[in-house]
Amino acid sequence: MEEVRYMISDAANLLHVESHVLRYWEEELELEIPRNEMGHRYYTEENIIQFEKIRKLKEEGYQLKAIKMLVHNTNPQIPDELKTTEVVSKAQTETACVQTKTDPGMSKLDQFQLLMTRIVRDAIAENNHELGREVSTQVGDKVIKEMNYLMREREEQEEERFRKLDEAIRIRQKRMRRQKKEKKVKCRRGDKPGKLRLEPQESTLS
DNA sequence: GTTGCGGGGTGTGCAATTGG
DNA sequence: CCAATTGCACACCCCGCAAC
Repeated sequence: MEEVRYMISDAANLLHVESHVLRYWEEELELEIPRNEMGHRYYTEENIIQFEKIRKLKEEGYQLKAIKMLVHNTNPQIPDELKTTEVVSKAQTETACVQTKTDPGMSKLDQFQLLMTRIVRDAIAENNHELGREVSTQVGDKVIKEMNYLMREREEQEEERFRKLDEAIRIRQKRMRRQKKEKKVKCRRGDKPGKLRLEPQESTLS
Protein backbone atom coordinates (compact mmCIF):
# COMPACT_ATOMS: atom_id res chain seq x y z
CA MET A 1 0.00 0.00 0.00
CA GLU A 2 1.43 3.34 -1.08
CA GLU A 3 1.78 6.02 1.57
CA VAL A 4 -0.33 9.08 0.82
CA ARG A 5 1.59 12.32 1.08
CA TYR A 6 -0.02 15.72 1.29
CA MET A 7 1.80 18.97 0.64
CA ILE A 8 1.36 21.72 3.18
CA SER A 9 -1.26 23.47 1.05
CA ASP A 10 -3.27 20.26 0.68
CA ALA A 11 -3.03 19.58 4.39
CA ALA A 12 -4.06 23.14 5.13
CA ASN A 13 -7.09 22.76 2.88
CA LEU A 14 -8.09 19.47 4.43
CA LEU A 15 -7.81 20.89 7.92
CA HIS A 16 -9.35 24.26 7.05
CA VAL A 17 -6.42 26.22 8.41
CA GLU A 18 -3.72 28.37 6.79
CA SER A 19 -0.39 26.81 5.94
CA HIS A 20 1.49 29.07 8.31
CA VAL A 21 -0.77 27.81 11.12
CA LEU A 22 0.44 24.28 10.42
CA ARG A 23 4.03 25.49 10.52
CA TYR A 24 3.30 27.38 13.72
CA TRP A 25 1.71 24.36 15.40
CA GLU A 26 4.56 22.17 14.22
CA GLU A 27 7.04 24.54 15.85
CA GLU A 28 5.10 25.14 19.06
CA LEU A 29 4.11 21.52 19.59
CA GLU A 30 7.54 20.23 18.58
CA LEU A 31 6.06 17.86 16.06
CA GLU A 32 8.26 15.94 13.69
CA ILE A 33 6.91 16.52 10.22
CA PRO A 34 8.82 14.58 7.56
CA ARG A 35 10.45 16.39 4.65
CA ASN A 36 10.93 15.33 1.08
CA GLU A 37 14.10 15.59 -1.01
CA MET A 38 13.44 19.30 -1.51
CA GLY A 39 13.13 19.95 2.17
CA HIS A 40 9.41 20.54 1.81
CA ARG A 41 7.12 19.23 4.49
CA TYR A 42 4.80 16.42 3.59
CA TYR A 43 1.96 15.14 5.70
CA THR A 44 0.86 11.55 5.97
CA GLU A 45 -2.69 10.58 6.87
CA GLU A 46 -1.41 10.00 10.37
CA ASN A 47 -0.18 13.58 10.51
CA ILE A 48 -3.48 14.84 9.16
CA ILE A 49 -5.37 12.96 11.84
CA GLN A 50 -3.01 14.33 14.47
CA PHE A 51 -3.54 17.89 13.29
CA GLU A 52 -7.27 17.33 13.11
CA LYS A 53 -7.20 16.37 16.77
CA ILE A 54 -5.08 19.40 17.59
CA ARG A 55 -7.56 21.63 15.82
CA LYS A 56 -10.44 20.13 17.77
CA LEU A 57 -8.62 20.64 21.04
CA LYS A 58 -7.97 24.25 20.06
CA GLU A 59 -11.65 24.70 19.32
CA GLU A 60 -12.43 23.26 22.74
CA GLY A 61 -10.32 25.99 24.27
CA TYR A 62 -7.10 24.24 25.11
CA GLN A 63 -3.85 26.15 24.97
CA LEU A 64 -0.99 24.89 22.87
CA LYS A 65 0.93 24.01 26.03
CA ALA A 66 -1.85 21.68 27.08
CA ILE A 67 -2.13 20.21 23.61
CA LYS A 68 1.61 19.71 23.59
CA MET A 69 1.30 17.64 26.76
CA LEU A 70 -1.39 15.54 25.18
CA VAL A 71 0.51 15.09 21.96
CA HIS A 72 3.66 14.02 23.74
CA ASN A 73 1.65 12.16 26.37
CA THR A 74 3.83 13.56 29.16
CA ASN A 75 0.85 14.46 31.32
CA PRO A 76 -2.54 13.32 30.18
CA GLN A 77 -4.26 15.33 32.90
CA ILE A 78 -4.50 18.92 31.88
CA PRO A 79 -4.51 21.55 34.60
CA ASP A 80 -7.29 24.12 34.35
CA GLU A 81 -4.84 27.00 34.14
CA LEU A 82 -3.87 25.74 30.71
CA LYS A 83 -7.40 26.16 29.47
CA THR A 84 -8.73 29.51 28.40
CA THR A 85 -10.57 31.50 31.05
CA GLU A 86 -13.79 31.00 29.15
CA VAL A 87 -13.52 27.24 29.36
CA VAL A 88 -12.53 27.35 33.02
CA SER A 89 -15.41 29.61 34.02
CA LYS A 90 -17.83 27.41 32.10
CA ALA A 91 -16.57 24.37 33.93
CA GLN A 92 -16.82 26.20 37.23
CA THR A 93 -20.40 27.24 36.55
CA GLU A 94 -21.33 23.67 35.68
CA THR A 95 -19.61 22.40 38.79
CA ALA A 96 -21.56 24.87 40.93
CA CYS A 97 -24.79 23.56 39.43
CA VAL A 98 -23.97 19.93 40.02
CA GLN A 99 -23.04 20.67 43.60
CA THR A 100 -26.60 21.60 44.43
CA LYS A 101 -28.50 18.99 42.49
CA THR A 102 -28.68 17.41 39.09
CA ASP A 103 -31.45 18.42 36.77
CA PRO A 104 -33.48 15.26 36.03
CA GLY A 105 -34.22 16.59 32.53
CA MET A 106 -30.52 16.68 31.70
CA SER A 107 -29.18 14.54 28.91
CA LYS A 108 -27.00 11.59 29.74
CA LEU A 109 -24.04 13.27 28.13
CA ASP A 110 -24.53 16.45 30.17
CA GLN A 111 -24.79 14.44 33.35
CA PHE A 112 -21.66 12.58 32.47
CA GLN A 113 -19.79 15.81 31.71
CA LEU A 114 -20.88 17.34 34.98
CA LEU A 115 -19.87 14.25 36.87
CA MET A 116 -16.45 14.31 35.25
CA THR A 117 -16.05 18.03 35.97
CA ARG A 118 -16.83 17.49 39.65
CA ILE A 119 -14.47 14.58 39.92
CA VAL A 120 -11.63 16.42 38.24
CA ARG A 121 -12.20 19.56 40.32
CA ASP A 122 -12.14 17.58 43.54
CA ALA A 123 -9.10 15.71 42.45
CA ILE A 124 -7.19 18.90 41.59
CA ALA A 125 -7.95 20.17 45.07
CA GLU A 126 -5.86 17.28 46.36
CA ASN A 127 -2.19 17.11 45.55
CA ASN A 128 -1.06 15.77 42.22
CA HIS A 129 0.20 12.57 43.69
CA GLU A 130 -3.22 11.71 45.05
CA LEU A 131 -4.95 12.69 41.84
CA GLY A 132 -4.67 9.38 40.03
CA ARG A 133 -5.91 7.36 42.96
CA GLU A 134 -8.68 9.78 43.72
CA VAL A 135 -10.02 9.69 40.18
CA SER A 136 -9.71 5.95 39.84
CA THR A 137 -11.71 5.33 43.02
CA GLN A 138 -14.45 7.78 42.08
CA VAL A 139 -14.75 6.88 38.46
CA GLY A 140 -16.73 3.68 38.58
CA ASP A 141 -17.40 1.09 35.94
CA LYS A 142 -20.36 3.01 34.65
CA VAL A 143 -18.29 6.11 33.91
CA ILE A 144 -15.54 4.08 32.28
CA LYS A 145 -18.08 2.39 30.04
CA GLU A 146 -19.60 5.74 29.13
CA MET A 147 -16.16 7.09 28.37
CA ASN A 148 -15.25 4.14 26.19
CA TYR A 149 -18.50 4.48 24.32
CA LEU A 150 -17.99 8.20 23.71
CA MET A 151 -14.39 7.68 22.65
CA ARG A 152 -15.37 4.92 20.24
CA GLU A 153 -18.13 7.03 18.80
CA ARG A 154 -15.75 9.91 18.27
CA GLU A 155 -13.12 7.72 16.65
CA GLU A 156 -15.71 6.30 14.28
CA GLN A 157 -16.77 9.80 13.29
CA GLU A 158 -13.16 10.75 12.63
CA GLU A 159 -12.53 7.60 10.63
CA GLU A 160 -15.58 8.32 8.50
CA ARG A 161 -14.42 11.87 7.91
CA PHE A 162 -10.96 10.77 6.80
CA ARG A 163 -12.40 8.08 4.59
CA LYS A 164 -14.25 10.84 2.81
CA LEU A 165 -11.14 12.99 2.63
CA ASP A 166 -9.17 10.13 1.14
CA GLU A 167 -11.88 9.45 -1.39
CA ALA A 168 -11.90 13.09 -2.45
CA ILE A 169 -8.13 13.08 -2.94
CA ARG A 170 -8.26 9.87 -4.95
CA ILE A 171 -10.95 11.27 -7.23
CA ARG A 172 -8.84 14.34 -7.78
CA GLN A 173 -5.71 12.33 -8.54
CA LYS A 174 -7.67 10.14 -10.94
CA ARG A 175 -8.98 13.21 -12.71
CA MET A 176 -5.50 14.67 -13.01
CA ARG A 177 -4.15 11.42 -14.44
CA ARG A 178 -6.96 11.32 -16.94
CA GLN A 179 -6.28 14.89 -17.99
CA LYS A 180 -2.59 14.13 -18.45
CA LYS A 181 -3.45 11.07 -20.50
CA GLU A 182 -5.80 13.06 -22.70
CA LYS A 183 -3.12 15.67 -23.11
CA LYS A 184 -0.62 13.05 -24.25
CA VAL A 185 -3.06 11.67 -26.78
CA LYS A 186 -3.64 15.16 -28.14
CA CYS A 187 0.12 15.68 -28.42
CA ARG A 188 0.50 12.50 -30.41
CA ARG A 189 -2.29 13.65 -32.71
CA GLY A 190 -0.41 16.90 -33.17
CA ASP A 191 -2.71 19.09 -31.20
CA LYS A 192 -1.20 22.00 -29.37
CA PRO A 193 -1.31 21.17 -25.72
CA GLY A 194 -3.05 23.61 -23.49
CA LYS A 195 -1.90 24.39 -20.00
CA LEU A 196 -3.03 21.72 -17.59
CA ARG A 197 -5.86 23.08 -15.53
CA LEU A 198 -7.50 21.70 -12.50
CA GLU A 199 -11.23 21.76 -12.57
CA PRO A 200 -12.67 23.60 -9.66
CA GLN A 201 -13.50 20.92 -7.18
CA GLU A 202 -16.75 20.93 -5.38
CA SER A 203 -16.34 20.31 -1.73
CA THR A 204 -17.45 16.83 -0.89
CA LEU A 205 -16.86 17.46 2.76
CA SER A 206 -18.56 19.56 5.26
C1' DG B 1 16.89 20.52 -28.17
C1' DT B 2 18.25 24.35 -25.35
C1' DT B 3 17.60 28.52 -22.96
C1' DG B 4 15.37 32.18 -20.54
C1' DC B 5 11.34 33.93 -18.37
C1' DG B 6 7.39 34.00 -15.46
C1' DG B 7 4.11 31.92 -12.39
C1' DG B 8 3.18 29.17 -8.55
C1' DG B 9 4.43 26.91 -4.43
C1' DT B 10 7.42 26.35 -0.71
C1' DG B 11 10.94 27.73 2.80
C1' DT B 12 12.58 30.90 6.82
C1' DG B 13 12.51 34.88 9.67
C1' DC B 14 10.66 38.73 11.77
C1' DA B 15 7.26 42.26 12.86
C1' DA B 16 2.61 43.49 13.61
C1' DT B 17 -1.85 42.51 15.22
C1' DT B 18 -5.40 40.43 18.00
C1' DG B 19 -7.69 38.87 22.00
C1' DG B 20 -8.05 37.14 26.77
C1' DC C 1 1.34 41.42 29.18
C1' DC C 2 1.60 37.35 26.68
C1' DA C 3 0.13 33.62 23.72
C1' DA C 4 -1.64 32.94 19.36
C1' DT C 5 -2.19 34.31 14.83
C1' DT C 6 -1.38 36.78 10.62
C1' DG C 7 1.18 39.37 7.20
C1' DC C 8 5.11 40.47 4.67
C1' DA C 9 9.65 40.14 2.46
C1' DC C 10 12.87 37.59 0.24
C1' DA C 11 15.03 33.34 -1.63
C1' DC C 12 14.78 28.93 -3.79
C1' DC C 13 12.95 25.29 -6.80
C1' DC C 14 9.97 23.28 -10.31
C1' DC C 15 7.33 23.46 -14.37
C1' DG C 16 5.26 25.13 -18.60
C1' DC C 17 5.80 27.92 -22.45
C1' DA C 18 7.75 30.68 -26.10
C1' DA C 19 11.68 31.98 -28.70
C1' DC C 20 15.77 30.72 -30.89
